[in-house]
Parts: sequence; C-alpha cells; structure tokens
Amino acid sequence: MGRRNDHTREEIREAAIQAAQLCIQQDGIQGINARHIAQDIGYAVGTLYQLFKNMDLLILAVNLRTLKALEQHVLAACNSTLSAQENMQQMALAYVDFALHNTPSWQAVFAHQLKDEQDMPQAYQEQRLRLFTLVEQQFKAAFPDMDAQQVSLETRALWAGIHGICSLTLSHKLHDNEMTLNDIAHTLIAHFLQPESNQQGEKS
Amino acid sequence: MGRRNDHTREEIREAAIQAAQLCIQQDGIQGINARHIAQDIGYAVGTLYQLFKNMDLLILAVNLRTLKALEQHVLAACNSTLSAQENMQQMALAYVDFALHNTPSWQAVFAHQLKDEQDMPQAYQEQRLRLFTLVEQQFKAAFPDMDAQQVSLETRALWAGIHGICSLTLSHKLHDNEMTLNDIAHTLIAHFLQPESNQQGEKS
DNA sequence: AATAAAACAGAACATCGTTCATAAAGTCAA
DNA sequence: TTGACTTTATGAACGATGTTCTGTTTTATT
Repeated sequence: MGRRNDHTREEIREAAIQAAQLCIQQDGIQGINARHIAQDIGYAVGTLYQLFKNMDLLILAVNLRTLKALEQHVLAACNSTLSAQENMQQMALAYVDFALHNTPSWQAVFAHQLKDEQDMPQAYQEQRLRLFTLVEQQFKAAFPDMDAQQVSLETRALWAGIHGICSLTLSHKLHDNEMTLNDIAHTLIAHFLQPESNQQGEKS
Repeated sequence: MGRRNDHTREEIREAAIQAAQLCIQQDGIQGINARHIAQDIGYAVGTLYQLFKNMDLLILAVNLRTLKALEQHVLAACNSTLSAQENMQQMALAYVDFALHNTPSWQAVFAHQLKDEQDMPQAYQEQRLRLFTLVEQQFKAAFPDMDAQQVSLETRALWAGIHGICSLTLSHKLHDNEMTLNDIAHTLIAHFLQPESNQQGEKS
C-alpha cells in the first residue's frame, strides 16, 4: 500500500507515543516492541521509523511525558497557604506518591539509557532541569539564610535520597514491602526539614 | 568437535564469569553477549548454556561477585578504634567510593532485572541481605537507645539515600559533575549522624 | 497529463538469546 | 580390545528483535 493520508504526521506520532505509553504501563519498558506498536496504531514498521529515528527516541518521548506528569504532580502538591518547609515536604511526598502509583512509567524514566548519549533531545534535558529547579527554589525559600552552594548540596542530597528510596523499594531491594515506602521517606525528610531547629549547614 | 575435557566444568564456568565481568567493566551490562563470551573463553555458545540456564543467570553470577566485593569494601572501611558513628560514616563513604570506582559493575547490579523473578538464586538474595544487615547493625550500635523499628527506618532511609545519590550522579541526572558526589553524600550523612545532638526519632 | 515529491508497506538484513540434533571423546564392563 | 553407554561439546537453526531499504501508491505541482 502507498500513501494513505488518513492521518497527519503528527497524529500518527501521537498515536505511537500513546501506544508505547500503554505498553510501558502494562509490561514495563521491556514490553515495548516496534512491530507491536506498529500494529497497534495500524501502520507498518517502516512508517514508525519515519517518525522516530529509533525506538530509543520513542521511549524518550514517552519518558518526557512521564516527567511532565511528574512535574505537574509535584507542582500540585504545593500550596501557597503552607510554609516553604511544608511545601517542600509535600513535594517530596508527591514524588513518592507518583512513583508508587505510576511505577512502570517512573521506572522507565530512570532505567532507560541511550546507546548514543549525544542524541538526547534538548527538551528532555530541560524538563529534568525544570523539575529539579522547582525543588531547589522551594528549598531555598525554606532556608533563606543558607548560602547558594549549600542549598545546592542539600537539595541534591534530599532529592536523590527520595529517589533512591523509591528506586530500591519499588524494585524490592530494601527487604521490605511497599507499605513502608512512605515511612522511610518521612524519615529522610525529617532529617532535612526540622521546623524548630533550622540548622545552618556549615561546610567541613 | 566433541568432548575435550581440557577444562573442568568449574573452570569453564569460572572463565565465563570472568569474561562477562570484563565485558561489563568495559562496555557496561549491554556489552554482554553470549557469542562474544563463548568466543572469549574458547567454547561454543551451546556449552555456555550447559553452565548457565540463561544469560540472566550469568549476569547474576557476575553481580553476586560485585556485591561481595562491595561488602568487602564496606567492611574494610570499618575500624574498631573508631566510634560506631564514625564507622557508619566510613561505611557510607566506602559505598560511594566503590560505586565511583566500579561504576559499570555497580550499575549492572541495580540496572539488571530478571524476566522471571522466581529464579533469583538464594545466594544472591542472601548476599544483599548480608550487606544491608551489616549496615543496620552498625547503625544500631551508633544509636543504642533507638528502638528497633526506628533503626530499621533510619538505616533504610540513609542507605537508600546514599544509593540514590550515587545512582543519579553517576548517570548524570543530577545536573552536576562527578566531582561533587562526595560532597552530596557528606551532606546526607551529616543529617543522619550528628555526633553532638543524638536526636531520638519520635514517630509521628 | 507528466513529473516530482511524499507517504507507506513489508520484505530483508543483522544481531541477539536459546534450543537441539549430532558428533566426538571418555568410561567401563565383558 | 571391543562394544555399549555416558558425558561433553559443537554449531546450525529457530524465533524475536531493531533497523534499513526498495518499491509502490498517492498526492502535489506544473
């Protein structure tokens, strides 16, 4: 068959991304497969490769959406009536909540690694940075007296810490059932955010 | 060719594991490939499959060694002349050091996930538990007054946190160069181990 | 209508994990 | 030593996968 034109280029691309998204949600990142997705959207494999240079970039497109959804989820946890510290805590817990309720998609974001590091889309890098900056700014607001370098370190330690807890818990590597994910996260957060003693970090 | 018998079953198995280990160290977990390893050890592909049910189990054998090496590295950081808190800190830093200097092997341990979760070798589970228990006991020694449940939470939060910092930093997802991995880890540790104020964790 | 360009299909190729029938070499009793 | 049996090793072959490529059909252009 030749040219059909019953769908826009953009429509097919959209359908492919959604099909891939569904695959990941159901069977994880391993469930994605060019032929399967092509069949799902009613087009041939070759057509898929005119929309995405390779499967990695399709996965990346899905992951970009996951990152955006994650950002929305974290943003929604913020509330201007709360203190910066409380907001910070809510954001961290929102991250945990997202990972817990969108596990395969969330895992895909971090499990997937490109063969060629160079063709990582700009938009993807930016999206990750945007989410992180959001957190960093909230942290800065929570500790206005802390110098920038220290804020940078604290934010990374806390955020990566939360990430690690989700990562190990959800892949069953912390010798624990998933019920305690929240408890562990609370434990970590408590060390960083203490409403009373706003300890200023002195570098060693 | 038929039976050769110039190597023991165990010798070939050993050679395969070492070849796979080298592959991972050089090209990461994606570099492993049945034909390549078979050629490396001078045997055919079929022979490999008489020693390992599948490639996953070969990778697992390599990862088991990595876990053992990691345990040794963490153990070596302990020193009976130091306080439990100092030992705890040294162990965490040893983990970071190991991840930093054995990045591909370390990443392989956590990136790899079995298709069939059921055939995870007992020894592998036990090795992971052994390492974690080591940390937990040291933590308990550092905070003798803390109740068991709290120790459990604190240890998991700290250890998973350290893991997350390594994971994100080494996969370049923290918007930072690797130089600051240690600084970030120190920041996290400082929140858990404060020689002065041994804050007792009250559950909320 | 003729030509060019774009869209699409699906066969084809390379690479991978895995299986399998077969051959060679060893073992051991008669 | 011979012959039957077992063990070990092979590599061709199968199926699944990512990716490429050629050809065909449709649309756009002149």
